[in-house]
Amino acid sequence: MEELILIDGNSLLFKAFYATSYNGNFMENKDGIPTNAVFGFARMMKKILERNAKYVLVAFDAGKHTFRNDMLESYKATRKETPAELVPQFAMVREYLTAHNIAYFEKEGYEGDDIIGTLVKFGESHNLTVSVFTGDKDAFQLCSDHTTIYRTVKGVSELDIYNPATLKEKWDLAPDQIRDMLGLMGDTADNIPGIKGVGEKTALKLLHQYGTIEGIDEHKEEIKGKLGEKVRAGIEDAKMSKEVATILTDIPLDVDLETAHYDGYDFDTLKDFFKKYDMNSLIRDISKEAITPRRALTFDLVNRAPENLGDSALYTAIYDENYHKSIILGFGVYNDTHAFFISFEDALKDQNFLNYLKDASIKKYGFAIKSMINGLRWNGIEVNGLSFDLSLATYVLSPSIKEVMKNVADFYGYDDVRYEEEVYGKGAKKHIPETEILARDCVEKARCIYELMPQAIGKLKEAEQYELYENLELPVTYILADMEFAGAKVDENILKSMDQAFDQEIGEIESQIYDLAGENFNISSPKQLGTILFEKLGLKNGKKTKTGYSTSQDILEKNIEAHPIVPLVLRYRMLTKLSSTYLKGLQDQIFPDGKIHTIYKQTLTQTGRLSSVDPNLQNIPVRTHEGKMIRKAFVSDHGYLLSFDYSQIELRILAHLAHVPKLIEAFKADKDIHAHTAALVFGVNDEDVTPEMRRQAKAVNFGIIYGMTEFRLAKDIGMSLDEARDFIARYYATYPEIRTYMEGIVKECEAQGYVSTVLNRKRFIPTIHDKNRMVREQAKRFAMNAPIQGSGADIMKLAMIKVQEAINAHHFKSEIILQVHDELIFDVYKDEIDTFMPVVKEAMETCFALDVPLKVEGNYADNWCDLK
DNA sequence: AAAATCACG
DNA sequence: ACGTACGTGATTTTG
Repeated sequence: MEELILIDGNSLLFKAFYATSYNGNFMENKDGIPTNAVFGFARMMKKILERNAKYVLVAFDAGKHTFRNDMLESYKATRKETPAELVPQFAMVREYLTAHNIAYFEKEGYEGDDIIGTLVKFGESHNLTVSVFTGDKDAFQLCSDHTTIYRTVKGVSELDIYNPATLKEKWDLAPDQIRDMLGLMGDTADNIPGIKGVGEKTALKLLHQYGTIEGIDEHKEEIKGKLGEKVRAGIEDAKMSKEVATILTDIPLDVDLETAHYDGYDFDTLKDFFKKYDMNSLIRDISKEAITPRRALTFDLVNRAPENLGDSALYTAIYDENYHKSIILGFGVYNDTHAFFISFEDALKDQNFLNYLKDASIKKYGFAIKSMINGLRWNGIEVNGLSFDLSLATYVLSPSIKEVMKNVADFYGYDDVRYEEEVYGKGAKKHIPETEILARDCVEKARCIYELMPQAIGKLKEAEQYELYENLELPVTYILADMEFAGAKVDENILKSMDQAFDQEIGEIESQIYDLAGENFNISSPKQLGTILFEKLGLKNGKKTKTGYSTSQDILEKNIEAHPIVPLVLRYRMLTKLSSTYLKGLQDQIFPDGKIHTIYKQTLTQTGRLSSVDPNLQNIPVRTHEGKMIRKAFVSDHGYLLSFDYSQIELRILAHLAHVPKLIEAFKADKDIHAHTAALVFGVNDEDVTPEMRRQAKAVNFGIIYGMTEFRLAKDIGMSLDEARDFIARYYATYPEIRTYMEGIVKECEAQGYVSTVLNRKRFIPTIHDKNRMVREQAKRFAMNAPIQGSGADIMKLAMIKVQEAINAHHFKSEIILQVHDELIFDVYKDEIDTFMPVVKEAMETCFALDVPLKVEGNYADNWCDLK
C-alpha cells in the first residue's frame, strides 16, 4: 500500500532546536543567523524520507490564537516565550521545505495537530498507509489500523511506535480514549487543568471502569472516598480539557493527492538553500545521493601505460589512511593528451610506467604527495619529479581547508570530484570499489589536480605566498617523507617490562582505592568516580555543566588533602594514562623493522605547525619522572640520538615582532628571560629574584603569547583577580611595546580579516566580527597568538630545510628523525657526532634573522630519555 | 559520536 | 552578566 507521511512541523522544529542548543551555542551561518533548528529538522527529514513514501506533507501552527484559546483562556499560557534564536527559523524551515519540494499546510485559527488530524482522515479515505511523525502525545488518538504514530524520543533515530495494539498493551485503552486520559490528567505543558490530583494511574483506573469521561460523569456519585470528591469537583474541568485535547479531523483544507505527492527535489535548488545557510554536511549528504551529472570524462583503462608520457597530474589511490601500511589500488594519470587508469598490479609489471614514475625530468603534479612518496616507497617503487602539490598549495592559501580533494576543489569552485566516502563507502561499509568506478575516480582526481594547478599558483602569487609554498612547504614535505620513512627505533622489551611493572602498581592502587571507597567501581569512569568522591566521601567543589562533577586533575589537586583516596586516584590516572596510551599503545605501532613510523600532518593546523599521528610522537611524556622513563625505549639505530631545541623561540619572536627593546637586550645578553622579567616587573636586581617571583613572571610571559585573560592568570599563579590585574599592569609598564603590538595586531585582523607570520603565512579569523562577544574575544586571542606560534613554525621548517641542505652538502649519513615543534631529533652515526653537531647548530641558529639571536641547545645520548 | 581526561610544545 | 590562554592526538566511557 502507498504511504502518506505527515509531519508535525512545529513539534519537530522545537525538538531539533533544543537538541542542538543545549549548551547555549547556536549553530549559525556566516552572517550570524542561527540555523541549528532547521539543520536538525533537515536531518530528521532526511531520515524520514528514507522511507521512500509516495506522499509527504508537513503541518504548522499558524499564529498563536486558536479556537482552543476561546474554550480555555489559560491554554498554553504558561509556555515560555519562544527563544529569540528560534524565531527566524520558522520562516527558514518553510524556505527549506519549498527548496525540498515538500508541501506544507498552516491554517489561521487551528493548530498543526488539527491539520494532521484532517490529513489522517484524508489519507485513510484514499486507502493510504498513514505515518505521523510528531513529538506530541496528543496525536496518539489518531492511530488506527491504517495510521501509525511515530513519536520522536531522541532525534529521529529513536522513534516510539504507537498503533492501536501498543495502546492496548501499554494502557489498555482504545485510541479514542486517549482524549479522555488527557482530559483527566491535564497537561502542565499546555496548561490544561484536568482533575486536580489525578495522574496517569488514577486516570487509567477510572477509564477502565467507566470507559469515558462522560461515563465517569454518569457514575460520579458512586466513586467513594477522596477520589470521589476530587472527581466531582473536577469533572467539568475534565470535560472541557477533553475537548481541548481533542484533535479536529474535519477542518476545511484544500488538499488533493497531487499536492501531497512528493517526487524528489531539485539538486541545485536544495544545494543553494544549504549553501545559503552554511549547512555543508547536508550538501555532502545530498551530493552523495544525487546522481549529479558530472562533467564528461573519457579515459582509458589500460594495463600498459602509453609510451612517451609527458608532464602530467598523477593520483595514486591508497586504500588505508595509514599509507605506511596500506595497499595501493592504482594510478590515475591526466594531461592534455592522456587520461588513463592503470591498476597497481599492472603498474608493477609495466617497466615503461615505472620509468615514468622514476624519471625526475618528467614533472608530476599531485595531491598530498608525501603519502604517495611513502606509500610507493614501502612497495619498492621510487617516484621523482613531483613538482606540485595541490594540497600543500591550498593549505598555504587557506589553512582551514581539510585535506580532502573535494573540499579543496570547493575552494576553487570546482565541482568534478567526489568525496572518498562516495567511492569507497564509509565506516564498516568501506570497500574496494569496482575497477570501473575506481578508475573513473582516480582519473577525475588527476584531472582536478591538473586543472586547478594554474589557479592555485595564480592565487599564491597574488597573495604573495608563492615563496612560502614553493621554497618552504614543498621542500619540507620531502624531508618529512624521509623522516617518517627513517622511523624511530624502539626497544620493545623496555616497553614490555615497564608495562608489567605499571600493571602491578595499578592493581595495587586499585584495591587501595576500592578499600577506601568501601566498594568496587570503575575508577576510569569520571561519572562513577565523581559520585564516589563528591557524594559518598563528601568532597566539596561543585559541578561542571550537564554531565555532573568534574574530576579533572586541577580539581583533584585542590582536594588532595581532603581524603587519602585523592592522591591515589591521581596516581592511578597517571599510571593508566601512561600504560594505555604509551606502553601498550606504542607496542602496537612497532613495525617489523623495529621502528615506529609516524605520519606528520602538514596541512592540518591553523598556525603552520605540524601534527603527528598514528602514533603521535610529539606528545611522548617528559614532565613526570615515571612518564619520562618511557623515553628510554626510544633508542638510536645508528649510534646516538641527538636533540637540538630552540631556546624560548616564541618569546624571542614576540620581542622581535613587538620591537621590545628591554626584551631584545635581555636576549642579546643571553639572560634567564623569566627571571629577568621578574626582576623588571618587581623592581629588584636579577640576583634578588626568588623562585616564586620567577614562576609568576614565567606564567605571564606564557600568558602573553596565548592572549591571556586576567582570570586564567590569577587561577594559574594563585592570585586574586585584582592582584593579577595589577601584576599585568606592571608587566605592561615594563614592556609597553607588547601592549601596543597586541592592540595593533587585533586592529590589523579586524581590518584585513587575517593575521600573518614572518614568512607571510596567513590565518583567516572571520569571527573577529562575530556578534557574540565571547567569540570575538576568542578571535582576538587567535589573532594575538597565531603570528607568534606560526612564525615559530615557519622558522622551524626553514631550519629543517637548512639542516637537510647541510647534511647533504657534508654527505652525512646521519638523519633527522623527529620534529617536536621547537626541537629536532637526529639519529647520528658515532663517527659523525663531532662534526655533525656544530653543523646542525649553525644551520638552526642562522636560518632566519630576527632582531634577537636564535639560540639552540643540543645533547646526545643512547636514548631519548637521557637527552637533557 | 561526543565528552572527559591528559599527554606534548 | 557573561566565562575565561594558544596549538595538537589518543584513550576511555557514555549517550
